[in-house]
Amino acid sequence: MKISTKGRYALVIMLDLAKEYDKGDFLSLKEIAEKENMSLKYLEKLMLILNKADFFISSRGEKGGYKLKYQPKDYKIGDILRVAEGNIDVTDCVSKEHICPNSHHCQTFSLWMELNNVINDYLDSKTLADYI
Amino acid sequence: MKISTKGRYALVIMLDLAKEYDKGDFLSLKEIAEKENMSLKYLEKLMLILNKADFFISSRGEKGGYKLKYQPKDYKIGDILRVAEGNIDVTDCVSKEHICPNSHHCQTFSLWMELNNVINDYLDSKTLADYI
DNA sequence: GTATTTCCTACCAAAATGGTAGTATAATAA
DNA sequence: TTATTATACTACCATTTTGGTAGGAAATAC
Repeated sequence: MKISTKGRYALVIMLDLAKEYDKGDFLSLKEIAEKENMSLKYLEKLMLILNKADFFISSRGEKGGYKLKYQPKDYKIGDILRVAEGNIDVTDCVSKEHICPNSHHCQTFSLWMELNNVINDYLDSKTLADYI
Repeated sequence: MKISTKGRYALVIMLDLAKEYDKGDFLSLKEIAEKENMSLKYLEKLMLILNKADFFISSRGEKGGYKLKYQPKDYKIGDILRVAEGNIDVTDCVSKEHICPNSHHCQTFSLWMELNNVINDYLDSKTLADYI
């Protein structure tokens, strides 16, 4: 049930960018890595994933970096984690059909489904703006 | 964020035993393994963990097996998962002090703490009796 | 005493995780 | 135009976790 480093780092990065949103400047990974004590190389790789999700505007070269494309309130925590972690479902059976041959008479399915909803509803009720 | 096989199997086993509770008979792992299509050897190892938690009465030999020590309503789903999985906290920082040097000025801590509470409150609000 | 079943330890292969290295490409400052 | 800086992308790699097997010892029913 752990949130992995990917998800945890993603949220920290997004919050750092959210704090810069009003200024409008680009924030470089180097700055984030130093401030947050993270590996720059690992951040680069994580950013590749996040950047595919239309989260940022990016610019290379000096004074380059990233900034949020939309307002902090437009980023649901759930969306960020789903992108960073790939998916955050508690079991495969709640999202993928036919993954379990037992699913039609499984007594635990409803529990996982409900738990998954509880988690996702909570995470989708919060945005970056709530944690700035 | 996945519940591992340990946790999923544990719940299935506990529900099978819960269904037998009124009868009072022992249910063997062999029977459970066959019914649920699980590896007997893996179940034995999992049972070692669960048995440490005062969940069962067990008996060796023919007609032996396991039965629940208490009524199904006395087993919270959260307790079962915590025993099976070791712990189900979404991050280490929510339960272990000083695991993160940043914790005192971390902007994501409250999110993980709240998420952890949402999950544990839900799982502790349900018992085996709800899924028989 | 034999079959059965729990109890316990030691292994093991595959996958996931967290991280590094190197290179190409784009933007800026000089 | 050239040097510098920062993103974009691919390929590796070591460690840990996960899911599972093997083999015995001890207890119980018949």
